[in-house]
Amino acid sequence: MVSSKDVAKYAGVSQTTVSRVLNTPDRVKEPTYKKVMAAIDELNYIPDANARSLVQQKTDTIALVSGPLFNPFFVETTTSIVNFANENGFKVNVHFSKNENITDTYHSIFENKVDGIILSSILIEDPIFHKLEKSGIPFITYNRKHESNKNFVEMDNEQAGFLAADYLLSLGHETICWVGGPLEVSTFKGRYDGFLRAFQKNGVAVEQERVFLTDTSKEELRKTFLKMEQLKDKPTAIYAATDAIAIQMMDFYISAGYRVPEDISIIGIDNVEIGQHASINLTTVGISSSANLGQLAIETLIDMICEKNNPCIQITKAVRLFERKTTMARRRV
Amino acid sequence: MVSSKDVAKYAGVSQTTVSRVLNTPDRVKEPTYKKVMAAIDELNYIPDANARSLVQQKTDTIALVSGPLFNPFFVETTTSIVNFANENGFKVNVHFSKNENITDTYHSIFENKVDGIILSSILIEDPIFHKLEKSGIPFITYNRKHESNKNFVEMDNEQAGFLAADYLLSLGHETICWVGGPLEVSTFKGRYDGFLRAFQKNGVAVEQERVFLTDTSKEELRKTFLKMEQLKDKPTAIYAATDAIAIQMMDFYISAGYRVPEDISIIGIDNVEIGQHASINLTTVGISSSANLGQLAIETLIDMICEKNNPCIQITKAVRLFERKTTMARRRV
DNA sequence: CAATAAAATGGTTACGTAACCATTTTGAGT
DNA sequence: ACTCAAAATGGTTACGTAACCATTTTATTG
Repeated sequence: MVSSKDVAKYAGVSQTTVSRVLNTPDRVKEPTYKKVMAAIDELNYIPDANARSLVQQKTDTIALVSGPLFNPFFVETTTSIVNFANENGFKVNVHFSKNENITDTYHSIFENKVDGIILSSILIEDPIFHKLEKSGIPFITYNRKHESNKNFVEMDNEQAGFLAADYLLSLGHETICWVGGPLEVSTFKGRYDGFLRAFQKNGVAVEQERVFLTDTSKEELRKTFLKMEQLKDKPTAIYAATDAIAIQMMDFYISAGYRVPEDISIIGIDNVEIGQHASINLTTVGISSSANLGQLAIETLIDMICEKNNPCIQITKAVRLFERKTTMARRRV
Repeated sequence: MVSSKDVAKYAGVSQTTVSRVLNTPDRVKEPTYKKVMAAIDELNYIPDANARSLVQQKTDTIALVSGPLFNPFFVETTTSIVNFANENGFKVNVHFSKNENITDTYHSIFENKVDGIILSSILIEDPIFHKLEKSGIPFITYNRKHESNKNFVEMDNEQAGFLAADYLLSLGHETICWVGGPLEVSTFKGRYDGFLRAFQKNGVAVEQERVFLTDTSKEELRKTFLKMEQLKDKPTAIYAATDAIAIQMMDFYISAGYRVPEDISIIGIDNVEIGQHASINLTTVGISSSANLGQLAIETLIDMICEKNNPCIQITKAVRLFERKTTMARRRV
């Protein structure tokens, strides 16, 4: 590989001067500059970012640990995060969190001495949080938060859960199934708590047999759908804890011959882009403003990296209902 | 930062031995191993991958230059690429190609001395291709290819275009609008050529006023929709060059009160996952097998990196029609 | 127990860069 | 022409690791 030393020799200057030509061209005479640039061109020299990282003790790299892209929510956040980071001179090492590889993932991230970490996959009691704090690397979680209540960007999940459930109840639905994810995740816990609050407020009892905790995979959702079909009292409305779940459940119901919303109402949470498609028109709860949690998180993280101070970030965005076409008043038979 | 030297001092061994404990533990005595591991634990030592890269002259990093995720096709490829690379010990630097930043993107990639590059964004006559060849870094393009006909993984775009157009014609449609992307892109060029061939075969003339070249953005597609509405002969069928375009056009049509397929037939190409959703049910053309172009490309690229030989990869997958619910025979008025 | 091979460990170096300090050159003011 | 500050350039070093070769220790064999 051609190095700055080779360029220096070729141009008849010192390696230091080559470095200066590239980094502080103002501090170099015009003819020297031209000589060196000519040599760089001639030799096809490209500086080595890794070597630079070593001496500068920064990598200009951010690690992203995102939820899977089959959830459209993460499509939008990943886009925002990668683009904004790149525009600000950061490379992004992307990882999609799966339980199997989580140790390897963090191992790789720590070895890379990234300048910052942005992650969605954190559990309420996740031990990795303390490792992150101990590492001293600026980090932020988005969409989910840790029990320590530090460094997160989220929507008001409890309120979102409440709004969604309250809306279904207000439409006259009583046989409502909750389809969500693991309650070890703050997002699902919050949305579930809001669901409970709405039922309590409306004086309706929550039947545990209508609460379905899944890993949000298509396979488990299919099993959930089949289980719901076996209930004595089939639901008249589905409260999906995320739009991704809602959209998947819609697919199962429509494929099975149901009409949405005439035969079954479905509501989600997140207000993802695809839910606004005219063929889907998913009623949902989402952030009131047009803010994107990923965008907020990456902006905050880059601030933390540049300012070198790590304030405690706690951002919870307000939510509202987006009434669309997958819900309607319960039909009295 | 705590280095292997610190660990060595703490454990009373040489830095070389610390390195051996981590990389070739078999070549170290049991008590030494324990001593060193204890020191590593005590000091929270984590090796620096950048320093390792410097001396090993490899980064275990792959650069991905993907099309934007608002195209579901790239959602699927990005998932496959990132996951497969990570599973095989590679980090992935992700970039989403936009015209503004393309120079910076490649600058960053080359500075990082990545072990391989996988990219979708290449034009037929793209000068970057020669830079890539000159760099000596293994690389592969997926979904698109360069005129030099080297190192690509694609579907048979010409045949896909033919099948889609031929199908619409066979349904009796004559007023067909083509909505595609720039013909400097092999994918669109191929699909357009297939479209022409189908028209020729069926003895139908192609009206240039019904050919719409866009940048595939939502904004331009909206303008295209409005233009189509102004045509004297409104189309009875839309041939979208990608599923992403088809799904977007569906949204416009349905929002405007059209029924699909009764009022307008729509066909796409790519066979993306979301197109199979019961609410969308997009008729499309896609790869016959269940292969994923991104997966194929990343497997090939990692092979190239590991084998250190750069054979000329030319993979074109066969395609077939997926008949679903967005197309129907033309209604005679 | 000596000879000797094998195993274990250590010392030094290079990787490519920017920081740092030292030296030379330039130009302004007298 | 002479002084002296400023500008330009050079030399050396550190960053943290693995490769490489050298040395010491251990085990094996006659």
